[in-house]
Amino acid sequence: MTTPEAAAPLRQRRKQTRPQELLDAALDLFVEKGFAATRSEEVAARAGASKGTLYLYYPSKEELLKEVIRHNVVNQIAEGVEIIRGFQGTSSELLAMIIRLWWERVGETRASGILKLMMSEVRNFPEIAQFYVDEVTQPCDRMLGALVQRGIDRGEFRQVAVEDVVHALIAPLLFLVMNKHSLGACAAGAKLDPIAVIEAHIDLVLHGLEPRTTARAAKQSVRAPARKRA
Amino acid sequence: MTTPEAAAPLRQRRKQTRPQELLDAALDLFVEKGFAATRSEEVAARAGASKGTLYLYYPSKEELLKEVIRHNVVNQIAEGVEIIRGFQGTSSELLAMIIRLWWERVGETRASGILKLMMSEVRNFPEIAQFYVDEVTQPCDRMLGALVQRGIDRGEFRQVAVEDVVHALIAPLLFLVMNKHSLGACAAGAKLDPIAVIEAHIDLVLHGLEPRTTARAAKQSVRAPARKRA
DNA sequence: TACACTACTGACTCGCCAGTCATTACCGAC
DNA sequence: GTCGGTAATGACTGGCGAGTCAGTAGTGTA
Repeated sequence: MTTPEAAAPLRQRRKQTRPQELLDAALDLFVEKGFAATRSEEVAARAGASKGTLYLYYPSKEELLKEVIRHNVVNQIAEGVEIIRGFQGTSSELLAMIIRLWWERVGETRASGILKLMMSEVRNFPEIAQFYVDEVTQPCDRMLGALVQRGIDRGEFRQVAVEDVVHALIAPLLFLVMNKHSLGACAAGAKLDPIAVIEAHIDLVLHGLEPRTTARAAKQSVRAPARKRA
Repeated sequence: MTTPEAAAPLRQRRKQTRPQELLDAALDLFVEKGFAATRSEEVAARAGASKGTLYLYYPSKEELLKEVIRHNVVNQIAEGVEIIRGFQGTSSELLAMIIRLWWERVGETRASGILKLMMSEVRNFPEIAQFYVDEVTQPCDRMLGALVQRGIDRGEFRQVAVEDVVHALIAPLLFLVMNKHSLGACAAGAKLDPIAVIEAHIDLVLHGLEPRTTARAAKQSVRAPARKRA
């Protein structure tokens, strides 16, 4: 109205950047509204494109979803493995570091939405489920399992049921992510302070893994009620 | 074909039981497929009714959802509060009991689906979010907070950041429920052993809350890196 | 400036599904 | 039995949204 400007072109050609822009828009919307409730035209609009353009790059809404997941899942594990392999300090330090790092690199970023997306939609797309388990869940479990085992081997941690403890370790991270993308995003009084919860979790868990200072800790049953009823 | 039987009526009148049957069917399907992806006719069919009947009892799909949630959320807290109030033993025993009890009464039952439903759909229904936070999340947090505080007051637990620890306590339960209703329900190798994880969690957490046996535990900072960076 | 090439657009189609309602089947009362 | 009231039905409608495609506008070349 005031300044005529250099007549911003009504259409923009950017073949190179479109795919990424569309994936980002799709991730945001799928996480926010769910896959079925998101209209493909919305995705296009948020990416600054038209519906036709979206279908130029992805053949269907479902393929778009798959690509969103594939694209955001790659490379999330490898670096963790490297860090563990090269680490010199105590297992407690390593565990705390890994947890904080994950939060910083994944939990706090847009990529965390993938987790909610998986939880919410996966039952409608079984192949995606299997892909995710093979590529993310299980490598992640193995990585943390190795870490806990390292602590046990070095005498820094008690004897515990490694596999199950791993899940108890992961749980609060997932909890925070789910909160961030669900209740915490829309209800008053539901927003958590993630850093505080993470630190409480680390504190609790490191104490929980400490061997008893007295000698009796050496060999002690882990399961409380002999694994029945419970 | 073989036995003519007493001609099972093609229509059944059961005004009394319909609402519950419809709610159950709706809960199952909403949890399995998501709200938007579930057709109202499916809900009716699973409840052994026709679509018209569904709309006789619930004015819209969205109202059905709200009723599903309301109906399954009632009375889930009150009994917990009573148990805590009347309990005589140690706080460790109480905490372990509450966790196991919750799993038995909620985690293992169909009602656990409400959790997934909330996580997945809540951002599209903000009033439901607020209702849930007020009626479930916060009472639950307060209840567990009181329990942890009891332990601290009685010298059974260390000084910890009560609110944050509460979330770390809840997380594995939510984790298990989400697993049960998402990856665990459809991908090979993703199914967890809930009882084992719960026992590992309890074990870890009770050790983690134990006061140090030496005197130095008395007053000690809880947050690891003075709450910056992290 | 003119041309050719291609990325982009949005009006259109067509199937699907939430919600309606005229009709039908059940059942208790008499 | 039969009659009246009501629970249940499912064909139907209207609107919405995934996916298409004929046309348009930006871009590089000569």
